[in-house]
Amino acid sequence: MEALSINSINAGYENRDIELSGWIDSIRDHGGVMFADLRNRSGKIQLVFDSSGKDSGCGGDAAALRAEFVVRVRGSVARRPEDSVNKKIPTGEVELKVSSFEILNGALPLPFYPGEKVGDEAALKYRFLDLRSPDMMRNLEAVDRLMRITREYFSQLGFWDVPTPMLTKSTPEGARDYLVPSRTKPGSFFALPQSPQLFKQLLMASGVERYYQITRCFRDEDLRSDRQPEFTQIDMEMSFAASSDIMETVWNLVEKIFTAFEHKLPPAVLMKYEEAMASYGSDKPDMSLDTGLLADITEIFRKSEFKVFSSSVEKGNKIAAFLCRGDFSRKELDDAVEDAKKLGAGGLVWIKKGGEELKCPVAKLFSDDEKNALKEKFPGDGVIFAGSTGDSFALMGELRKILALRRGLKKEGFFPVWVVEAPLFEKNSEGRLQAVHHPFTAPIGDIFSDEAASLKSHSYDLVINGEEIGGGSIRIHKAREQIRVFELMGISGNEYREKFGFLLDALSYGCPPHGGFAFGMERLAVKLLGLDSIKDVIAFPKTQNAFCPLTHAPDVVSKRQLRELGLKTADE
RNA sequence: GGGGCGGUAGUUCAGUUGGUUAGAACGCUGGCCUGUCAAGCCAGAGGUCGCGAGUUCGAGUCUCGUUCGCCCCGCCA
Repeated sequence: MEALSINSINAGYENRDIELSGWIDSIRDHGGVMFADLRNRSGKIQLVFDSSGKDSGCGGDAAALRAEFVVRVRGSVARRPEDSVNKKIPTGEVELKVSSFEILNGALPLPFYPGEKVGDEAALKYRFLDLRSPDMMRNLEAVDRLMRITREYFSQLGFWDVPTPMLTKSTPEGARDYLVPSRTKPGSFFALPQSPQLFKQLLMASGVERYYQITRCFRDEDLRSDRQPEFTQIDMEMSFAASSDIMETVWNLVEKIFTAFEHKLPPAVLMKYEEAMASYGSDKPDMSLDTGLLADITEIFRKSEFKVFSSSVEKGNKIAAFLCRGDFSRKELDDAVEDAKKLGAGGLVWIKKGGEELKCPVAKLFSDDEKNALKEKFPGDGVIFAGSTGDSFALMGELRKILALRRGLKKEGFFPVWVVEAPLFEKNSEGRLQAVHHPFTAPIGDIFSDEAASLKSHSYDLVINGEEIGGGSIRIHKAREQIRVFELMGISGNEYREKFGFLLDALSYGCPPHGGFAFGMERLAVKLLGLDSIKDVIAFPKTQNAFCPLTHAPDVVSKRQLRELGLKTADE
């Protein structure tokens, strides 16, 4: 049977007899005549039930209909009287004169009606009702479209969709794993994958050459509006490819997707990690903020009379500053100081700059040289904000973002940037080397040299408006280099053989050079749709406590289930 | 682990300085109604004020604890 799209019904269908199925959306009963809307995912059309017997005899039965009843209706399409055309809906020029209908299922009065404004608690408990709203339908359709475009794209380029295990091995570092106890090996656990990273590298060693997958990943960490415990990754890996090959492949897909969603996407800026940190205080620079970049003014104040700066510099701190254009009231300046303190700064220095004038409460402590250097560093008028405590660049970068947003300096549109060549390692709080991306990222330069700890990496992250859409790298494909990285990170031979032995084996028996990329699918969808929360593009998301109010998962299980798994709960 | 905001009718919310019987809108139920489309008009039903303790003659309101939801920091290679 032909499935008729409701929104495609127009005056051209006049006098045609059609049959439609869907939900009763809203009822307007005038006694003699009753109107209702029929809604399904393809749109909404007005139904007319006439009890006068002029059109049919079913008008009386229609009084039994209630909102959200599921019905099949038959009737003829009629043009509406001129003065009752509804411009708010695509089918507003026509209506369906119902000649007969059947109730496929009734519905109790609902906790809320599709499209009604409702809190998360109720919305998630009755998610199937929430999803009925046109907005949520649109979001689900968008995700489907996004995934279909992706599949078609990779498929055409000869990438194979190779599913990888959901039950796999826990790996050290990274996020906390979701664990699944084994029945056949009591006391042992699978982990759900945080990503298919290692398996896709194994597929390269297998000779698959071009792999992609749209797959679930699991990370047991605290939630945010852009983070769910399970999320979807668009994952790809290529053999014999350089960074530029992968970036190009990824970029072409991104362009295709943005175009399909009717968005303009300017070419991506290419930026080294170092520059991102120096100018934005972040590895996720937000290029949509129309305000001054960070500058290092440490040298200007190294020997200053202004002790707040000079003594901080003496302790090894850097002074980061930026100019925000526009006038700031005293209140706005005080607020900015408060913001800086909330971010963890000891304080914040502001200097009003208008023409040749520099005004601030401590201006008299600045020497002429210092003032001139500042004027040179920050051309234009506005307010210079400077901070010297803690990680001053990260902190001032964050403040820059806050002020720019508050003052409406965010530009419309999308501003993509490739952030490349992140350091291979950083020192963690214990002073040990830790991978900035992941330990399988290929270094730029000689990993066996004395400078190994400060090497950069063949990495590339795609950032749009300050949000990481995805990231990737060229991988290490030689076992001895991989071992060297583990050793630099202080992982013992026993440990890396136990945890990553299979990877080292794969790299030892003829693994081609390879690299890849992974997108956060939901984050991308949120961007494309202009939404705020990743929950809006996931059909059945979890609350911030990683709980599902709909199914009540996670939940306790029977003693018997636990016994079979060789498990006891802590309170037993 | 920490910070912030919130939980009152099915839903979204109001509720004063602690004081009589806790309100509104929408929804729901019944009635009226032949052109509405957020239909309208009339009538009605509907509340463990998240939960537990405390202060008080008296707690939706104050205190403590707890739980749930949202946002953020930590965390998320």
